[in-house]
Amino acid sequence: MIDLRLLREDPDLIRASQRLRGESTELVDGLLSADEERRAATQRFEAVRAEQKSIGKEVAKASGDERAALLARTKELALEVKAAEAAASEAEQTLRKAHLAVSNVVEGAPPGGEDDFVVLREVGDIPRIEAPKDHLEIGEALRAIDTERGAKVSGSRFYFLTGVGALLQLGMLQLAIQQAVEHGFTPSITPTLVRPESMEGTGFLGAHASEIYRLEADDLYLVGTSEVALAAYHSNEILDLSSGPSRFAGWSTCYRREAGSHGKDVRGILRVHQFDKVEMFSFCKPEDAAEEHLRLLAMEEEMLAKVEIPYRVIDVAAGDLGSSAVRKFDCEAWVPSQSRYREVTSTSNCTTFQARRLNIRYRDENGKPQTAATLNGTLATTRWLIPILENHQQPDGSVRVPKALQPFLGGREVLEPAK
RNA sequence: GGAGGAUUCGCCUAGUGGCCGAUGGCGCCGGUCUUGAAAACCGGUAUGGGGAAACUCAUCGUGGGUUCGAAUCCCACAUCCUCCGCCA
Repeated sequence: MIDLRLLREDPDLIRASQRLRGESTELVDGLLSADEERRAATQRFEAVRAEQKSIGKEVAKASGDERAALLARTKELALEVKAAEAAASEAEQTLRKAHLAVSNVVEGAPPGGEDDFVVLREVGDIPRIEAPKDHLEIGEALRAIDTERGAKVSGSRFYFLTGVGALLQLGMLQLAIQQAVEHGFTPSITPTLVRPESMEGTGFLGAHASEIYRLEADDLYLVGTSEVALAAYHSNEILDLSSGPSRFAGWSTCYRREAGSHGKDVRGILRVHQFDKVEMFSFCKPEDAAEEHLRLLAMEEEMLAKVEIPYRVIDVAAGDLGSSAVRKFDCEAWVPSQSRYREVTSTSNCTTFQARRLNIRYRDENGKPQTAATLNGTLATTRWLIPILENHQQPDGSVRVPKALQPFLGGREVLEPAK
């Protein structure tokens, strides 16, 4: 939810942002009038309520005829109060709906849609590989990835990681956690089933509702990322941010329905229903958010360097941002079998948008509670196995293990195909 | 799955229909005293909405209800604790 004060002071700023995103500016006008109506309705309610209270006090003291007269008046008032309260709470709900409909105010993202991203830099050399095998072919030869049995057991877009595949993933995630700890992040293992409020608060029940698994019998949702649990972790709290941002690295399994992506990226483990991820999450003061965003991006690049894969960093265009984000940087790793870059990390600055919904605050210099800013970013996920296997493949079918991962594979420098 | 108990302002706690936004202690902040500190004493210390302000309204786990009036009575739900059962 955006800051209503900002909306009142500078509605054109919000309209401009909506335009940049390719979203409706009418939503802004709807929100403005809902805001006004709510304040008016609240005031009407408060006026009658105040009268009711003060007369109520007189009733307590009065007696005889005077008391009877007062009681008659209060009886009427009780009805008025009830009606005014109902009107106020309805106005409140209307406002909330309108409030939820407006996306966060874009900050620095390039204009345009999905294809209008700006490449900030390309890092690392693209390997020259004759007729590169794709990750599934390599993974099957190594007995590392088994999608056939994944489909047999659970359906399409499921897989088993076995042997060196399992070790690679565990090593990579462990490496991510180690790095996060070195940088002062609190390592966390988070719930993967959350209540509707948590899902709603992080904004995932909006446009992405169909992406999410829901357990109807228990009214719980399976998270698509540990961001959900990490964001909701501090909901309805006032944090102490006086000594800097509060940083977490959450390790969890993630679940996505991938509804509407039938026939897209069906091979291998690029797009799957279940994967593991280490996600960074920061709570900070709004004025520090842009700097924190760059820090998360730097963390991602540090990890990509450790697994020695070439990548580029893109500044995602306004039209392709999630509704919570004011800016988003993706790192895309080179995938030799596709001769193109594919997204492996994404870091978003949500400023106060998410925290306002979740009611996460901090105390400013004057001790006054203010809404905090939240940011998130990927530190490692199952998908990384794709560029790791493909970029480090060798003509004989073996795969070189990046130095940083070798300790997790019993010191092996090369993974050999199974006979 | 069954039975009981609990939920009040950072923590503990008082409060069974109007004088209660709510007692007291701890903690924290400021002051007096002190060379400094501690102790003692004095004062201040929830959040949100509206308002330039005075101020006002809401909030006692959440949502409903009873009542002129609810922290207090009734109902539902959530969470935590204890016991029994079941599973590991």
